[in-house]
Amino acid sequence: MEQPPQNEQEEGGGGGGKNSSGSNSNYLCRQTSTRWTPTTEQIRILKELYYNNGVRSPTADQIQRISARLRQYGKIEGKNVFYWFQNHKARERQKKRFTNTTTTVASDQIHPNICYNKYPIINTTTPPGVASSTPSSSSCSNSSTPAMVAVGQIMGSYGYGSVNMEKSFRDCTISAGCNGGGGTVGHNFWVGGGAAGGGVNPYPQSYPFLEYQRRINAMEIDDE
Amino acid sequence: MEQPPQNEQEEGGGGGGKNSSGSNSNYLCRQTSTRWTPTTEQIRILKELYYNNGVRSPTADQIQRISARLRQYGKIEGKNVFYWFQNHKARERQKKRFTNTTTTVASDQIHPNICYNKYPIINTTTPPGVASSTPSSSSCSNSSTPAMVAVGQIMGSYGYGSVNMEKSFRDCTISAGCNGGGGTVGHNFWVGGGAAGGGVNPYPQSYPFLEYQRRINAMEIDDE
DNA sequence: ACGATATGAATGAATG
DNA sequence: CATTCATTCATATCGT
Repeated sequence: MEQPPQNEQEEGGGGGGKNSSGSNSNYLCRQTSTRWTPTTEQIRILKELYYNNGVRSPTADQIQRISARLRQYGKIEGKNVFYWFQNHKARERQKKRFTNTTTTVASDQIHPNICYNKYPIINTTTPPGVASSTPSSSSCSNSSTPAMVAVGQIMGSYGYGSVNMEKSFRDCTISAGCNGGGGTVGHNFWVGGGAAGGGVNPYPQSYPFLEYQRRINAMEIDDE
Repeated sequence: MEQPPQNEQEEGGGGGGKNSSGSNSNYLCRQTSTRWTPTTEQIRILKELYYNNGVRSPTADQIQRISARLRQYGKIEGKNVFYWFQNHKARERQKKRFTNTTTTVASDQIHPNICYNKYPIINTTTPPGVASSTPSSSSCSNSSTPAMVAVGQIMGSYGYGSVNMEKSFRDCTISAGCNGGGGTVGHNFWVGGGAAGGGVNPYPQSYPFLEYQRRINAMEIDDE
């Protein structure tokens, strides 16, 4: 999996000053350690939320709380949390695509997503005091998988270390040209740009914005 | 996507020089960019419109003109302009959401008060046309900058600047301070994260947050 | 030191 | 307008 982040940066209650961030002791006026370097505690919590609770895309409200909570362990901002979830989700998905690619095709979904849900939040006979409201995110449907990973504290021991993982692999091929009037590749309203090769716009309009586009236009804007 | 991802972008009439897209450096054999990579000039103009003129959601005809104008500096389509404004606006608001939503519902909409200042990031000198060797500047590979573009032209010529000036005339005081010819055009949303180095807990906290992860799902209703 | 990988950050493009 | 996905850039970190 990812390499276990072993060094602790500023953490502990109340956080600390600037993160030392290792790198170079001396930080010039350059980019003061630009990016956020999560502490192990922060990561642990984030992962718990992600895997244990199925939090995938926390709402703004949740992000605030999460970041507020995590701030105890080090400097953190809302955007960090936001990005973390975004990235984590994206990468997980990305990796997964490579692991079981090539197949797909007919069978829609062979394996359910890895969704480590120790407790199916959404169910479980409604624990006392908590209304079983459906989580807003709920990207993972699975719920009663016995093969749960003992996340929780254990995970904190070695950071992360579960789930399978593939090396990042980029393909330089693909680019199945979807052009020239083949199948519908989706919606491409904005075709008329002109600069591009295809100058035909099959769709008169499909977007609120385009409704206006067809009008006015008093002076012809030179196009390409 | 649709249009043939030509690597070369046609010049729109002698205005600017070769548009060496900011991102450049096709990391890989990525000949199919598919997505619009705004040039520094384009970004600059867009920001100019956004901040200095309060353009937030340009109308279709405006979009057409803007894109037509920007085409001088590189390939661009109407949708790019449209999306740009949409995104820029959305992210600006999003940033605000993450930093203070505090369900307390009080005064959060009053003064956006955008404060573009984060770390002592460089950006001080802003020599004309010279990128200040900032490690993070990625959009500045232009060695032969065309020249200072007369941004004002756009509005003056077409005179749509005042049209929607009325619309949003709130926080357009700041001038984005985009350096004139390159360098980081990035804007720092997400600023007021607070706790940066302070280690103070700005929020009264005590949410039913991590105590029981599942709680987070009930936050919606449960709230604080 | 480098190169590879992991991952934070940014943003274009879409969708609801 | 809000949210989300995908792709890419930038950089911290680790391995050799």
